[in-house]
Amino acid sequence: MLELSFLKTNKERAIQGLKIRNFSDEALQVIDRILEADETRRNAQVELDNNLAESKRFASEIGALLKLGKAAEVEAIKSKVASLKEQAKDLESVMKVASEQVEELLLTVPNIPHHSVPPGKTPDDNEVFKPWEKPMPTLHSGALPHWELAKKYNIFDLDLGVKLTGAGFPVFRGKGARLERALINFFLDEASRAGYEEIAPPLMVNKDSARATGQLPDKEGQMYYVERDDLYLIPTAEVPVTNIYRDSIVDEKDFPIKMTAYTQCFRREAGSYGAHVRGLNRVHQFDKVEIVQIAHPDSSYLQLDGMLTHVSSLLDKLELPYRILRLCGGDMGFTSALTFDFEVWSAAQERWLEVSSVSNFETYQSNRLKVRFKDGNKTRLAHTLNGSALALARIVAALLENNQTPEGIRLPKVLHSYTGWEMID
RNA sequence: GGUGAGAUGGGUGAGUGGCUGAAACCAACAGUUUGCUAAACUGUCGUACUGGGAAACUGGUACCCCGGGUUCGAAUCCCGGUCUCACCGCCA
Repeated sequence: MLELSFLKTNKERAIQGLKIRNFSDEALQVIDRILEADETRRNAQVELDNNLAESKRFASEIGALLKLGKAAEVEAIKSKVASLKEQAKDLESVMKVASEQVEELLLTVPNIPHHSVPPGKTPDDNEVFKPWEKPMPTLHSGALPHWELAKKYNIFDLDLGVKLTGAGFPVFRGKGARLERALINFFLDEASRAGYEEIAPPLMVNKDSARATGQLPDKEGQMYYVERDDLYLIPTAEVPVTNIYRDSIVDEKDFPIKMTAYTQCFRREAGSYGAHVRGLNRVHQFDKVEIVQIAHPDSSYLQLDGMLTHVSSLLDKLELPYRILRLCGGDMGFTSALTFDFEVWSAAQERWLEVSSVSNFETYQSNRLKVRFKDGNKTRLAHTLNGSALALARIVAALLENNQTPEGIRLPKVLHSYTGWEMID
């Protein structure tokens, strides 16, 4: 959620930013409506505060009079208070309606893009920030997509998942399961080495947490919900990990706070099936190692660079061809100010697969989370950032496809000590 | 799941209707003293919204787990909920 104070003082910048997100002139009117509702709220609050202050004065006057035994004078004051209370009730409801309206409207406004975000409407308009400049892998004839390789080498089984659970729940087995575990350990080790504290969070969260990181209300349909206990299965570790610092004022000396977590992620992903989502390309349950940072506003973009470097180094070590995209205004997530996507080349499918999305949310998330720090005697919102490092399913898909040979699948050197073997055959 | 106790500021903990946004102590921060550290002393020391002010600062309101209620007045009384602790039951 945007800071109201930002809209008040930087209305022009907000409008320019929303234009990058392809807001029409009509849609932009939401800004004025927010400011109007806020003014109504403030006026009501000032009046209400004065009203309450007066009631309080009368109340203590009554106390003093009773002590002096002047009960007769009390009754007159009581009736004054009663009429104040009547007015207060009205003011309270005006204020409540207005502040709900502000909140409601504010929730419909996405984050203001960073000035480097390119204009554009679709993924085709994304900027290739760092292309892949080395040669692409070439496959032998008869190379297979990963879902065929999975069958051939018994790596994972989606049909079995259907039997146990339903579509989109892969069952990894044998060397596939081991590869999964190897990647998790590799990613966590690398993140620890880069200074991220390892967290093992709950896989279910309550409404407060889901709201604070922005999954509620707009992405409710994406999450699995356990009605009986009023809990949501996490769609990403970002939710529990970022919420660790919800409602807190952190010491400026602790910036940047860097955390990493491996979790399974659960996504309902309603309504998208077809050729592009075969195999592991899109599943309801997948493994992911996430990196999260809470940073000082002055250095959050420096930290974002650091996260890009970290993710790049993972892909370098895995010897996978990848490129980095700077997302355009139309493709960027609702809550993000700047997002870089990492895409890995999937040689058999001959397409780029998104394996990581690294974003700076600036204060958009922390405004909900209330993660703050002291800047002199002012309390300010911190910046939050996160990124995948990395999402496993698609990495597995690319590793399988790109490294297949007639003899079997050769894994990159860096994984050998984690798997205990070099080939899937 | 059952029974009992409890929830107050960063921590411990006082407070059972007005003088309490909240004692005291500890921690933290700033200063004085000291050759340095420590000790001692002095001061500061919650959050949100909001009025005034360029700012330093200052006025108001709300918040003592959450939501209702009683009352002129609630941290304090009443109702509902959540959570924590202890014991029992069950259990990886």
